[in-house]
Amino acid sequence: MVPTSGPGLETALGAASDRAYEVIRRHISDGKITAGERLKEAELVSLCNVSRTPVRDALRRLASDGMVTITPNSGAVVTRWSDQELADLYQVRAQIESMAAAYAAERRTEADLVELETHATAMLALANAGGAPVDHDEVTRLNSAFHQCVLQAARSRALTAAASQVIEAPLMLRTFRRYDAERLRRSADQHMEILQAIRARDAGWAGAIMSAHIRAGFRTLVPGSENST
Amino acid sequence: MVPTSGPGLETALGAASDRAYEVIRRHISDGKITAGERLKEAELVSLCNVSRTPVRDALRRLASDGMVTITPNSGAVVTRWSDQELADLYQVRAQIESMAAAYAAERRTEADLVELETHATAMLALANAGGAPVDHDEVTRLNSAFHQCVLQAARSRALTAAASQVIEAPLMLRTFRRYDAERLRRSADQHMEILQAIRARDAGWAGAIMSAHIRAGFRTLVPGSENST
DNA sequence: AAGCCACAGTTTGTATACAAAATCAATAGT
DNA sequence: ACTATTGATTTTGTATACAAACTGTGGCTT
Repeated sequence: MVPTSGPGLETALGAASDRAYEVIRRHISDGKITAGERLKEAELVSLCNVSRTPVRDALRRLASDGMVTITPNSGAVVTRWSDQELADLYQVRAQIESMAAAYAAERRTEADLVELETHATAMLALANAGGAPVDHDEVTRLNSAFHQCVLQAARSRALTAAASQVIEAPLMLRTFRRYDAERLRRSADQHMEILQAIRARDAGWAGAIMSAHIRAGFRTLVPGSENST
Repeated sequence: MVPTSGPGLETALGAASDRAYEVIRRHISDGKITAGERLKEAELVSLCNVSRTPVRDALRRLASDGMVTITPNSGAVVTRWSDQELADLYQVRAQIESMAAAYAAERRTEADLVELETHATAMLALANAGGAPVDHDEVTRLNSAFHQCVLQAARSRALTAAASQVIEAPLMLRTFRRYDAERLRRSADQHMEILQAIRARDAGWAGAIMSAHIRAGFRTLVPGSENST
C-alpha cells in the first residue's frame, strides 16, 4: 500500500509526513482549497489518513515554502498573495534565479548540461508540437524541473535556501497560468538560451537571460500592471 | 516562572516551542554546541525542560533559519558552512538586503526613519565612544536591529522570507567577528549613509551602499580569500 | 435595545507511549 | 588482520491523550 504518487522527487522525512505534505500541497495547487481558507488540522487528518503529528509537520514545511501562513494559537490558512506582493515576489525570484544561473555557468558539470538539455529539449518539442492543445501540467512539470536543475547546478546552499521561499509559492498559481502557443515557444527558446549561456560558462549572459525569462513569466501571469520598478 | 529571556522579539508559537527555539539558538550562537555536532532530541529535552514535541518543532524552525540541518531518519546537526558556502551566502545576502534597502527607500514611512535613526545613531555613539573596549554583544544587537528594520521598511513578504534564510545563519558566527574601532566606525557610518539614502527615497543609492556594507562585513569576517566572483 | 460577560464547544499546543529506522558492536568468516 | 553480517541499543517518526487557548453564543446588566 502507500501509493505516495509514484516515483517522483519526494521531499523527504517520514513517510506519513511526506504523504501529508504532498496531499495538502496538491490540494492547494489544484485549487481544491482556495486562498485565504483556513486549514483545520482535524480535516487534514481525515484527508491524509495520518495523525495530527505529521499533519502539523507538513503545515510547518508548507509555511516554510510560503504556501500557508501559520498564526500561533489560531491555525493555518492558505497564503493569499496580493498583486503587489506577487510583483515583489517575482522581483526577488528574478534576482535569486539570475544569481543561480550565473553561478551555474561557472560551476556546472557535464552531467548538469545533459540534464538541463533533456528538460529544455523536451519542452521545446512540446512547444513545437503545434495544433494539439497544450498540456499545462506537463509544461509546468518540465519548467519546474529545468529551474530546479539550474539551481542545483549553482551548488550554493544559501541560494537553494533562499529560492525555496519564492519558487514554490507562485507555482501554486499555475492553474491560472495559460500559456498560449506563442508564449510557450518563447519560454522554451529562453530555456535553450539559458542552457547555451551556462554551457558557454558566461555568467553574465546566463544571469541576464534568466532574469528576463522570469520577468516575462510574470507578465504572462499578470497581464495588467505596467508599473512596479 | 518561564523567564523566556525578557522582552525581546519573540518568534511566536506556543510557549514551550519558543522556549526550546530560544535555548537551542542561544546555545548554538554562544558556541556551547559546536558546528557539525549532532543534536539529539533527548538531550535537548533535558536542556530545555520541555517535551520532544516542541523540541522537534524548534529544530524545524532552526532548520528553516539555516542554523541546523535535518537529515530524515538520522537527526539534526548544527549546520557547518565551508568558506566557499559562507562566501556564497554573503553574496546572496548582499543581493537580498540590497533589494530590501531599495524597496525601503521607496516605501519607508516617517516612523521607519525614526526607528532606523535610533539604531544608527546608537551604533555611531558606540563607535565614537573610543578608548573603552568594544561591547561586541551590543554592537551585534544594534546591527541586527538596524538590518531588521530596513527589511521591515521594505514591506515585502517575499523579501522577508528570502532573507530569513541568509540572515540568521551568519549571525551565529558573531563570536568570531572582532570589530576593531576603525571598522566599527566605518560600519556605523555606512548605516548612517543607508539611512540618508532611504530618507532621500533614492533606491539606487540605498541598494548600492547596502551592498557595499554587506560585502565589507564579509571581509571583516573572513580576512583571507581575495577571490570569489 | 445595545454592549458586556460568562460559558460551552472547538481547535491548537504539549506530553507521552509505541513503532520503525538507523547506528554500533560483537562475532564469524575469509 | 580485515570485512561482512547479525542482533542489541539508541534515536527518530507516529499516534493518541490531555491541557490550554481561542471562538462564538446566549443571557445578563445598564
